[in-house]
Amino acid sequence: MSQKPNRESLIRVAEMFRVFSEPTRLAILQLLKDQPYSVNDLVEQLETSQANVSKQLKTLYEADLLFREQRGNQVFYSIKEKMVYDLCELVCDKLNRSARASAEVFYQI
Amino acid sequence: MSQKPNRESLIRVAEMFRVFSEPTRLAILQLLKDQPYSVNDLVEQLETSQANVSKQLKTLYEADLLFREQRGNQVFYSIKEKMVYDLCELVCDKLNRSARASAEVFYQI
DNA sequence: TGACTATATCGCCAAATAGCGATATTTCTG
DNA sequence: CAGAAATATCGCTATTTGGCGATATAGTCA
Repeated sequence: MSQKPNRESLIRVAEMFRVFSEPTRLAILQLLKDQPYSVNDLVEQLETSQANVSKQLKTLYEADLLFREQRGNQVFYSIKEKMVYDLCELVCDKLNRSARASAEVFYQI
Repeated sequence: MSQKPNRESLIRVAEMFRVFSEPTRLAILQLLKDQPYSVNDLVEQLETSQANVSKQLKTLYEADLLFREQRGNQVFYSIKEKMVYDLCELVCDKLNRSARASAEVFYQI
């Protein structure tokens, strides 16, 4: 995006952002920040079905954000793209700034 | 997201990412990188309807990413959050890395 | 005031998708 | 091989949303 991006590039960028636009997927990424987990490990820590965890893992994997390793009859996922956490931090900082800004309005009354 | 984020925080972060997950909105942000534009200016540069531009501007504005200034019977929008471009750059870099990686596979045949 | 321009909103439709339960597939173990 | 456990996929539904044309609203100017 250093040049004027064409429509096709914008679509690809948008698709990547869409991967991050879902709380369950963000929760998975956050868990994988610490260590790899099997699908079942993740299911136990997330309040959703195994079907859904597998589905969201597939989305993350196909976005090239995760590694996938089969060990016996389990599958372990781990983080491939650390930039994920940079993205989240930028967004969190922004949300905190906005929250503080609107709080200030309140405090100034 | 420095601590274990609760569901509510994840939802807020996901909502912000969702704002970026749409090519028309990304195109608007990219145009506003250079200078402020009126709604009509943007409509002329984007291949979509005025109704849609207004709609996407509303989404961006409500996400606290844009400034809005009325001058006469025109409304000018300008960028409020420069971090937008940091986000896009991180994603673009990642996409370029992935593209290069898959190209290497091809070259190795 | 009325015509004109700029922007926002409304009602609608089509497409995408999170989530679920059920089931298929794969792997290990006996 | 049969059975169990782990994971992936399928069919489905409900919700969201990008996009459009039509219309409403607001500002300017004669």
